[in-house]
Amino acid sequence: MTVRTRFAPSPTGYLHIGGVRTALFNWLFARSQGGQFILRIDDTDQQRNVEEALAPILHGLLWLGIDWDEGPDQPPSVKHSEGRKVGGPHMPYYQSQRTAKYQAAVDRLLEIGAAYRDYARSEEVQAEREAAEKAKLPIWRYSRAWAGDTAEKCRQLEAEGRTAVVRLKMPDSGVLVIDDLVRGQVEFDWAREQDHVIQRADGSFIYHLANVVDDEEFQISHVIRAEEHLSNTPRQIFMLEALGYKRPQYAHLPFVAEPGSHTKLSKRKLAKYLKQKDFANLVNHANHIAEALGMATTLDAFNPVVTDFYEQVGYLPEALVNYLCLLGWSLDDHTDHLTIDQMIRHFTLERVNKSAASFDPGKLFAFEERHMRELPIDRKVELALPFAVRAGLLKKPFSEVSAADRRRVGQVLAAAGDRIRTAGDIVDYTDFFVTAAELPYDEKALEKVKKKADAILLLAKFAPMLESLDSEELTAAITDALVHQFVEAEQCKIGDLILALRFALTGKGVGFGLFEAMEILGKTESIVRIERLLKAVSAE
RNA sequence: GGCCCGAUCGUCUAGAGGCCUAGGACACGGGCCUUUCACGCCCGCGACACGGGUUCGACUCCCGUUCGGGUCACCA
Repeated sequence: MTVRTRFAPSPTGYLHIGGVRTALFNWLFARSQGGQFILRIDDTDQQRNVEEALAPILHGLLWLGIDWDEGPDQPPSVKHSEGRKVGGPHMPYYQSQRTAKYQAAVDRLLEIGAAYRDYARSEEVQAEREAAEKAKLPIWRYSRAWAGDTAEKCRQLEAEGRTAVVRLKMPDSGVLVIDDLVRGQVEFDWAREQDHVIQRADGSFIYHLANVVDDEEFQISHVIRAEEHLSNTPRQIFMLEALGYKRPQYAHLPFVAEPGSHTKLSKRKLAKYLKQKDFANLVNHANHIAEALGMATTLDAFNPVVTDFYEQVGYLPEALVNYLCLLGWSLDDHTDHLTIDQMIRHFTLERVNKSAASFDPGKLFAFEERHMRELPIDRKVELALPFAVRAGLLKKPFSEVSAADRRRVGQVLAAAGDRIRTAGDIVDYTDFFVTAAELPYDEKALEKVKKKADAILLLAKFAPMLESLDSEELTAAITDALVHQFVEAEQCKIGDLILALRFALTGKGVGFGLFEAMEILGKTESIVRIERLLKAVSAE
């Protein structure tokens, strides 16, 4: 049997972290089994602008490397996709365009007596429900009092100005056993299931009906979805069996929970999450970068529960995927770093956890740091360059970036090393892209340097020594030797000289290796910067 | 409230009856390295929700309790 899985997003305008995890598990399972992963758009209840609301979702999936074998075309906005046509043998993949199939299924259900037309007004059903609740009835079911069982009754009810919905005629006894691949055997009493509506009075279809028809049509072998659908499964199985479809294998995933709780993660509760340190740190870091890029950082538009957030700050998609993959699944007792290939090779539904897992932004960040650390410098440059351009470091548009710019960014990235945790972190190194006159001084660091009068003195003595060097190019080895030689001759503390030098050259009190900084700036620029500081200090 | 599901360090998890005085990772605390910061390395802190069974033996199996969650729409 060919494994076919699917992810069925609703066009909401954004890709939720929990949704990605579901998509990822579907994708990993399909890939691990040599099967297909299908993307279907659940827009049965959508008003307009489906394309617009869908674009960020498709974009996010592709950014993460979750591609689909069948489904909607890829949006042109995504890098490398160039609007690739996808399609597939079961087109269209939008539920709003598949209504004829749903109508046929409803008609069939009606015909075989598995469903009926119901003319009740929602208030009437609601009243029955409330009465039953008041009476504390253990099991309540709609009386079917307004069911149109005969053509004559239908006519009569219609004459009253009523319109019909189609309801499922659920069995009133027996037990349904579902063999869930992650939860094991789960049982439901048919008698407790309601006569759910499957077609609305306006003729549109309810998700469950569409879902069942499409899963059959698309030959979905494994329905891997979030846990909240478990309770919906009986009605779906009822329909699918009435229709004579083959039951797919089910795997209900635990949902992704809020940090520190087992409640489902929600985009709207960001303000609450922000009270936690890890979460606040993650957002502060991102905000800092966004600010340098001139982006709006409102909670709604820039939200870490949505994948878009991570892309905008320059996270590595593989880091996010690695983290999400381990949220509810594990390979063994020690593997935490996996490449996509390894995930595909080892993923199994058997090892999916049963309980909800909290989203931990601190841990996600740790994965990001680790993946970034292991990235070759060339790739880092490619990733950081757009950020450098957008933050104005290079003072030119992307199309005019030269080999020299690229080299400079590469040098800074190499020197910064582990300090670059997301591609956006390049914005912290403006000091290597401005002239000496423009170099901003960190206030606190400046105060500290001023207090060290002898350090300033050392700086004044060091400048001529630097000047006397033959070559303009300063390698870290040369400056290292020079500084040590100077310290020896002056009998001073190396820390004092380095503190003053770092400040003069970068305007900061902390940063990466001083010798690397000098190498990037070169002899002339270094001297100009030292002189600027000396002048600034003596002017006071 | 009914039904369904879940429960190991703060968090993600390993654990399919003896390998467990419960292992790994993130976070946290301390130390080492070091020109600052970061990385790295070492050490530490820290959990089987509770109560009954079953068994020679239970984190593992069963029952109950508690707690947490999901679901009960003409939403998906």
